[in-house]
Amino acid sequence: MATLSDVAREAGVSPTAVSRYLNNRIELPQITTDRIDAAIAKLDYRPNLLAKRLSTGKTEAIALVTPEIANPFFAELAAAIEQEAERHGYAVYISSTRGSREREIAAINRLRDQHVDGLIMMTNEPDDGRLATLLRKRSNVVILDEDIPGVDVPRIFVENAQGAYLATRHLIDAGHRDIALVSGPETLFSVKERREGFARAMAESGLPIRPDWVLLGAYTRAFGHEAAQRLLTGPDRPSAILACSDYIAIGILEATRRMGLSVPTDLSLVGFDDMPFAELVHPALTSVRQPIAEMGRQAVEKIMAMIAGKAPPPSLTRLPVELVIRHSAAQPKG
Amino acid sequence: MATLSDVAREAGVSPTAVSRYLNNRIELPQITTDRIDAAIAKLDYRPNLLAKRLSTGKTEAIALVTPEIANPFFAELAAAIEQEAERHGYAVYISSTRGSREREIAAINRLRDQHVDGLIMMTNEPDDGRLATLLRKRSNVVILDEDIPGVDVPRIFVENAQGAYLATRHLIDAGHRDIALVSGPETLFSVKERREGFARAMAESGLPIRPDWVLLGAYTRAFGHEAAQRLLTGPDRPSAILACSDYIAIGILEATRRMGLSVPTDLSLVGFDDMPFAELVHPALTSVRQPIAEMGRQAVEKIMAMIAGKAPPPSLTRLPVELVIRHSAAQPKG
DNA sequence: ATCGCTAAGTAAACCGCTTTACCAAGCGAG
DNA sequence: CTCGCTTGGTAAAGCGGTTTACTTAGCGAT
Repeated sequence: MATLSDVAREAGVSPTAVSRYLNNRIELPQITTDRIDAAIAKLDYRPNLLAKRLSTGKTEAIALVTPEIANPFFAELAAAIEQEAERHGYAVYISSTRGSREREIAAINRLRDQHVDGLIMMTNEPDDGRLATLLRKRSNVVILDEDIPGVDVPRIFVENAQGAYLATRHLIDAGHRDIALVSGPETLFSVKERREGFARAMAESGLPIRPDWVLLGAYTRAFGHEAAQRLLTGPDRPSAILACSDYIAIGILEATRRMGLSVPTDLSLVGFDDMPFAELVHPALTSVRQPIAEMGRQAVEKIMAMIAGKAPPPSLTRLPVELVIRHSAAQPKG
Repeated sequence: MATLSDVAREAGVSPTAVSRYLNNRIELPQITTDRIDAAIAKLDYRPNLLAKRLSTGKTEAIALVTPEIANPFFAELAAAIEQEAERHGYAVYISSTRGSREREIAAINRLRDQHVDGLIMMTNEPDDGRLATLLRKRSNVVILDEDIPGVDVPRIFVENAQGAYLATRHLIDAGHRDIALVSGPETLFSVKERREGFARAMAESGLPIRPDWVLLGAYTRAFGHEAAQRLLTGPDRPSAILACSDYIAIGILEATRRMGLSVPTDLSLVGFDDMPFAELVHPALTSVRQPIAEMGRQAVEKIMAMIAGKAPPPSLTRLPVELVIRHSAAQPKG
């Protein structure tokens, strides 16, 4: 492979001149640039990025730490981030931590050694402080989707409370009064926020919230299944459930099917996230859609601004959500 | 950050000694290694990978080119690859090409400049020769899932024909004789193979294949929808369809719903890929499962062997598939 | 007493690019 | 005529490792 020096020799100038020319750090007369261009073309010169990186300390790569790349939500987010980063000429290192704190920590440490220029951090487990400590030492970090408290960096979240509010209102407007909430781990940021939105909608309509109808556990299908069993056995049961994740909603759907109940006739159900499968299940799931592509876009934009040195004030961006109405919610029976 | 020289000075030895010690290229008495270890600990030394890479020309990173990371099939594959690569201490650069040949080419070229040590290539469009030409120039390449003819590298595919055969047999065994095939683009490798498996099963049972019941188009929901409309209007229609992708199957499912037909009562349906949503739709989709994790594992294993210099003979690995029986196929009516 | 060998290192070049100085020629102004 | 500025460059020192080729001390054998 031809090097910068080869090009310089061929063009009859110094390597410095070629380097500076290629990086727009010098103005040269056209006669010289023509010679350099010709040399580059002739030798099929490609800059050695490895050398460039060592020399500049920049890698033109960002890292993405995600809980689970096989989860369609995070996969779509990763796709959006990859796409936006590519536009800026940046490569993306993706680490899938599979929900393990150890792997999250290992990933962040590895990324330090890889000298990536920025880090987009996602987690779905409440932090015990270890992530925060680690992230505080790194620069050019953006926290996405779920909070990690105690780190002074830009964050990008969706309007969790508003989403839950819209979903709950949708149920109330359909005539429901006995509404249960099934959500993720209690200490998780998004869980708290969605719960608040739920509470606000209920309060606004003067509806009571029954503590035994608020089930917090995990954003998983299994928990949805379990929660449905707990909520729907016995005569005294809700006529509608707000599931704060489509995975939970699917679990509930399965359980109802097994129990011989029909959605939405016997039970109305609204999910959250609008996963790709939400419209594929039967009945198609009414769900709160998050602007995934926009989240990815803004995360990359923030990172790029930080890399460029325009450190944005540690900001909090809220992206709007939208209720996608399908067929899993209807009027209550009777 | 402390450098190798800092460590050497602190330990009272030369940088060479430290470098060789850390890379196991020298045997030193314990008294010396203790001093070096102490210096490393004291200075919290971490090797600068950028420098190491320039020096050695190796990056300890592999690249993954995938058609669409937001597609659960490829996302799962990416997750498996990432996991296995991490075990070997390798990072993974993921490029999502969104089905564009231009982006595939750009990704491969970018990766050359990134000096990645290996490349796992996936595509879902038949190659016009451009990919092959480009890939022939690169080393340590593995082709995964879908063929790119004319490149002399290890390939890893699943038993496409066997999968289609199993699925078709399943339908025949249930009593079907009027079976249609809906699949992807005609020239695609997997499409050909699955078609062969279908043909073999039909021939074995002495069943004719009606050319107008073999619809080749795209592995997409839209094409499934379109194909169902073509196949199911009019009185003379198949009692079962083999859809060579779950996306196609979903499209067919939608179309039948819209047409007032019921699966599996009026139409039996078998999909291919066993996507995560296959068991979520109603009726749950009988589908051919591919060993995604194993595909990823083997791809990384092959790459690692090539990087280590044990160039394996350009080989063809076939991984077995499995029919997952759910509820979308039953006996024909009447 | 010396030869040869091993153990325990080291000096210096190199990977390919960037960047900080620095310089020389030409030219217009005073 | 010469001072200072602009234009068009250059030499050389990094960046932080790896690697090749070499050295030196010590020791056992002859």
